[in-house]
Amino acid sequence: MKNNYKNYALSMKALSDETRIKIVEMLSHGELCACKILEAFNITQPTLSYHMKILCDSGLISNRKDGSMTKYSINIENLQELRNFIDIIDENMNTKS
Amino acid sequence: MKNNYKNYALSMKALSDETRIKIVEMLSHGELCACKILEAFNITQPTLSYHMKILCDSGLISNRKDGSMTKYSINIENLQELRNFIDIIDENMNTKS
DNA sequence: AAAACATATTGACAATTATCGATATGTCGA
DNA sequence: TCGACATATCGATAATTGTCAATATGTTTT
Repeated sequence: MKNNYKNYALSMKALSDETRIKIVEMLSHGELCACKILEAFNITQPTLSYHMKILCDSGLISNRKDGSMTKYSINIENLQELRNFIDIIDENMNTKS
Repeated sequence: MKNNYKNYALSMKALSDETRIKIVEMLSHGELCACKILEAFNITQPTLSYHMKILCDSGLISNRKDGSMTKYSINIENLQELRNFIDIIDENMNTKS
């Protein structure tokens, strides 16, 4: 089992902001471009761009260029990684030592 | 399904620090007092106290006084809450809309 | 009651974060 | 090619975070 605490912390940090949590929820229903995401929030375009960068850097989401638009989607494998952490904690708690 | 994004963000923030992630892993093997946790890190006692407060405030861990010691343990229900978030994202992704 | 121990709180500070306006870059349609 | 659109980057700034030394609080031992 990988003891990649630093990676876990990075993913958690990416999700430690309410705006970013909501973005991930939005993307769970399917790929979206930045402009569509922007409509849902009361933030400026540069601020959204900043948040998208953090989410991408964490690996939780991916992006692809489609013409002049950037489309974002969830990276399911990295989300599973996060679940693994919780699973490990859970298993440890249920293990009589 | 509760749309408690603020709560999710709070829990994620509590786990967004490598030290705190490690502390949770330590506690998954059973209750520990602050002094035992402190031994595992290269930080001062006030810094650990600060981290423990953040973890407690998030609800992810609980504490109880035992004489002059404070003993910490994981609050499994709140950890499950976090898993719920991932589960919801997962379900959304697998739902043809 | 005094000393030793365990933990929490306070005040200070450097580093990081979230935000914005301004501007740059790249794409598309007329 | 020019203007409109979509997004990214830059520079500035206020707020938050992680850390420490010093100190306070509460408990146990002698």
